[in-house]
Amino acid sequence: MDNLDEKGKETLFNIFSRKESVFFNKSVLQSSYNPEIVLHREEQKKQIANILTPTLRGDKPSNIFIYGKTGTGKTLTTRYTTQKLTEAAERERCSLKVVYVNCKLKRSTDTEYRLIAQLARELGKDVPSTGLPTEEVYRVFLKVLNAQRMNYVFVLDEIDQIVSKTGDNVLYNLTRINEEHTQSQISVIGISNDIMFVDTLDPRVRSSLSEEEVIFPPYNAPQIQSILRQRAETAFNKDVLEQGVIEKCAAYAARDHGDARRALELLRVAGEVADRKNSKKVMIEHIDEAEYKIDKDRVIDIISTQPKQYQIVLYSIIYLHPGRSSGIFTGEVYELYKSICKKSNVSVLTQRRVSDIISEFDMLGIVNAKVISKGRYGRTREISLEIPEATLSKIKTILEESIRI
DNA sequence: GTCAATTCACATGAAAGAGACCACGGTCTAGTG
DNA sequence: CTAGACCGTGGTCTCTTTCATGTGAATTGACGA
Repeated sequence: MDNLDEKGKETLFNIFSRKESVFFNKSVLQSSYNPEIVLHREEQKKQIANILTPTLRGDKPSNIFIYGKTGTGKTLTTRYTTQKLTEAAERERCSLKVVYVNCKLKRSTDTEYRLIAQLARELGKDVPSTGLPTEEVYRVFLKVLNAQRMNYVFVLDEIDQIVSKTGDNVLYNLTRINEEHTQSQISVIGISNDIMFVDTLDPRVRSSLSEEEVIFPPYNAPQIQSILRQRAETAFNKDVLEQGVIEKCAAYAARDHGDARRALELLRVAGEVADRKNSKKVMIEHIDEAEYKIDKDRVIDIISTQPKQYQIVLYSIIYLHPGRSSGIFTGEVYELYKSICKKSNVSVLTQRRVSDIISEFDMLGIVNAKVISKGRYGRTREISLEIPEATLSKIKTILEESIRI
């Protein structure tokens, strides 16, 4: 996907693809990149640092709850601050360990069992990914915790994912470990992009989890601009960005809730587009193309990795779609879905399930499904496609290929 | 014409089953000394 | 005697099905003006 040009290491591939690239170091624009400096988050950095300083004296810091929309730098800032904290701890010779877990990554840590197993693993104790009673995993985890006296800080990114799937049991247990085991002390930093999330928690969990709260407001357009500039400096070669490119990227991102990640992605893809067109500069019109491409790639990616049942449901919707002004109803989709299943020899799911599948597509933003009441004629979902016309035919062929046989 | 009752076609929730996956402990087997 | 193969048990997890309950407005039909 990315032939990062490491200086002096020119594979055959690089020689071909490298000629006239606008990029100098593309990885800077990747979302996994950790910049040296985190811009525009001074306030939050200070807050978090202040809350965490007690650890350096060996005391237990308050639990922190962090929230803000996607791409507002929550993860980055937290990582940055905790990194500095561990460095400081090393200097001061106090025992502190920060463990970072993303609760959503690759579905590997989105249940109670898996989260605890993952935490135990991070602490150096290997735990099977399945097969043990949950209690056993807790036991192992506690044992590791108590192996040596230490202060632990657990950073749980996208914490709302776990709770929405499995309830707040884990958090309750985690926050209570301190009471039972005095050997080591733990504190939790929860990161969420759903602000309403705290309200859904059990009051006991809520009060102990959000002893302190840090809010990350969206970036505004000028802020995004300076972030882009900072990264663009190392990411691109000199003077390849046309006047206004950064401004436009920032404007796009600011339009939907100041998501810096999006802005960076947009800039990166725009660069790729420029490369592909053998353009020496990244022009403004490349951004439009990049935006379209990002959208299209996302949709195609989601759809082609979907299980067959889902694909048939979606195909039914697409099939019914043309020439509809009024939207499509669940019943129609289900009838068509049933007949397609029978024809291609796939087992037929119940309407209940198909209903859920449709609402999953809704959440993915592929269709728009609104529950409406047709009065005497019942209640149903009114479904319409959210896929742009231009992408539609491509998707249709992908689905057709995948469904037949 | 007005108003409450009715009714439809699903939505939405809860519970439970099926099947895949996995670790663990016990038993069996073959190889070794 | 021991290492490794094999098997049954008991656990989690995901995807489904089954059963039950909920729901919002068009329609209906009774009623009064």
